[in-house]
Amino acid sequence: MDRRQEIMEAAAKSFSLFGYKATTMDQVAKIANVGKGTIYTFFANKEELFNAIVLKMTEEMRAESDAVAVEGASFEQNAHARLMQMLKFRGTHQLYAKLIDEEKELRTPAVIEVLGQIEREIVSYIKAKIERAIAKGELKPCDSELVAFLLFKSYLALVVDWGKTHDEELSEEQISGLLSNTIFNCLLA
Amino acid sequence: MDRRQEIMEAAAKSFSLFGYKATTMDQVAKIANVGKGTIYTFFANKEELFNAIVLKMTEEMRAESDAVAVEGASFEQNAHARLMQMLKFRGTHQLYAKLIDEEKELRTPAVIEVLGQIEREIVSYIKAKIERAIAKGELKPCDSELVAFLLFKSYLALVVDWGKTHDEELSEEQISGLLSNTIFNCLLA
DNA sequence: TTATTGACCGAAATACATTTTCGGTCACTC
DNA sequence: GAGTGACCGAAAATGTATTTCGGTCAATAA
Repeated sequence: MDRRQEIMEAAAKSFSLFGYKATTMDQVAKIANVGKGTIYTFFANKEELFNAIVLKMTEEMRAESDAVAVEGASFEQNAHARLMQMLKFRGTHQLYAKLIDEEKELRTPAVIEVLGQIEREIVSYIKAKIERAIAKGELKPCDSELVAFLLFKSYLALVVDWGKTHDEELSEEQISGLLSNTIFNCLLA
Repeated sequence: MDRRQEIMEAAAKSFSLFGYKATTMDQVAKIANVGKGTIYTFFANKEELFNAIVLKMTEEMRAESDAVAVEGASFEQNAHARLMQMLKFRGTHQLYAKLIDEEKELRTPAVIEVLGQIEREIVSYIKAKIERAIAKGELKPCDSELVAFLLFKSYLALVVDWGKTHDEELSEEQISGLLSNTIFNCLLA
């Protein structure tokens, strides 16, 4: 069987279960049933192995985000569905959740770096969607970078931060209702 | 001279210079030229002394925020001026800046608690302003708590977070322009 | 020859023991 | 009776011994 594949699976399992710092290369080798040295024939070091696993995860996330978008639906509907999907993924996906926890608790630099990278990619992804919608004449022209940033941060605040200062989480209806009435409505052409 | 006053000033100076954790009661006593025991005749413990200093700071912040609001100006103008003022205060005021740094670096529980409290107060302050504007018919009815939260988080993201992922800070014009076209515009009655 | 391995290395983390610091008290002083 | 600072115990800091872990590479197997 493909050595590289086995190592990837072992690493994904270990990172998901124990996080980046608490995962040892010996551990990964043991789960993958390979000698430790073998890992280093495929990945230069622990961090590159980690990046490969995270890259695979972001591809999954993007696929799930694409899956909830409906061909022909409005920008608002698709943007909302996509962002909610990605934020759900954030809390549901074992590895993502573990990394967020590790960032908060341990401050592991490699984890901080990788999570920041993901956020930047999401914003840039939204930005592209906005530009497409402007080109199609669905949205009026605007600073797509700024609007993408604002949209993402708004969703993050409503989905993630709200619960920290309030007893119950916001429902998806509350969120879509609020943003539909405020930001989205004003973006329309 | 007023002992209590001297202690407050000494504590404010020390907290501003060294933060909460690195400020010792001996230090405060020395700066205030009183015996350590004297502090405890006015304040039950270090945390209460700290809370008193922070309360004074928030009163200053509120005063500065009120000072930039113009009687008779639009909700948008005043809300923008107030929020920008408070966020400027956040970075400019020595004690506030020091506490934010301490929260990030040391995670001192008393500091986390106090900064969270301040944010909650700001949101509740904005909420009251929104309700007043609704009562006056300037804004259309909305969930004031939600909108206050969204407004505050948006400003925070644009003023504070933007710089972390981009080379240059946003100008005040960019921020007011963006939010005027999006959130504010949709709130109008 | 080429792919794989695990004993081995040094740096970094951890655990442990010792010392110092610091919030808070209270017997004493003025 | 208001004010003080030596004193207390818990907690933090410091120093040191030990262990852990990422990465290497000579030996081995295929």
